[in-house]
Amino acid sequence: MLIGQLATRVGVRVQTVRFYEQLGLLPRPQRKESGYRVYAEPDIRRMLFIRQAKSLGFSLQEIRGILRTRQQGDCPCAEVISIARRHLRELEQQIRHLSKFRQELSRAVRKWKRSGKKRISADA
Amino acid sequence: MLIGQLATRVGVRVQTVRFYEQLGLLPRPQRKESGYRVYAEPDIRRMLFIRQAKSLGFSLQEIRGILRTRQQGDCPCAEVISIARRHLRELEQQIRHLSKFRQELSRAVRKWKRSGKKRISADA
DNA sequence: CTTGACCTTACAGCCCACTGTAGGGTTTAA
DNA sequence: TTAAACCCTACAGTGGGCTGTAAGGTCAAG
Repeated sequence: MLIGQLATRVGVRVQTVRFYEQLGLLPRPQRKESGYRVYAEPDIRRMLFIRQAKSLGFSLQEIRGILRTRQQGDCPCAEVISIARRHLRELEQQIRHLSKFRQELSRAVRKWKRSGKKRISADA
Repeated sequence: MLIGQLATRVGVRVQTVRFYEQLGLLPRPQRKESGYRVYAEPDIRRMLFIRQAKSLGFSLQEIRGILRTRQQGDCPCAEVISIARRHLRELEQQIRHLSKFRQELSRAVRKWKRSGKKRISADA
């Protein structure tokens, strides 16, 4: 499988695949005599893993760490868990902030409706 | 008040204040004859408002929009609410993803504990 | 044997929200 | 009067995650 096919199958661009290789997220692939990169199924799985991790909020650096741990034959569970925990904490804090803000906001809206054109806060 | 004092009082750097001015988040301040920027209390309030909005996940672009609406004497409530709604939706989706992932993860961990060094997934 | 789709490298550019630097002017206190 | 602390502009650099472009090589179909 050439790079274009791999890219199509995982839903990214060709450049993204090369970019990930450069960052060390993908191993250097075999090459044809022409220099073309050659991929197989495990590369697809790896790309999909990266995509999933990214969608969970992992940075490419973090993903590289996890993949390297795994490549050494160790389970990256502890790593994954601690990163995921951190992300969850951050998300939860954001949610708290936003919910609090949403309350303040609806109070402000009610007030504004009662009294016409009024500024929402910080009337700078 | 000069720029350094403003920056200190709201907890940002001098450059950040100038940067916000450049982006149109702050009005052009008065100047001394030397060219030094001069600020007063409303600028502090405005900076604090920006900081708060940022902490809620608003981008500087969005904040500028809100401030402009307000400057025209209109209530930016609708704008604020729709942006906040979007952010909440995104956060909730991330939370869902992460929670799902956390489950999968703990399953994987249990499995791994039972069977020694095993890969977590995507055994590329 | 040419056309077009694919591949190669190297490197520049983008967006965001700053951060830093160079090269200068101003203000205040010793 | 000089040194330190502050200010000015203009512009380059950072990090993250790509995206695009130039200039060229390869390969299969017609």
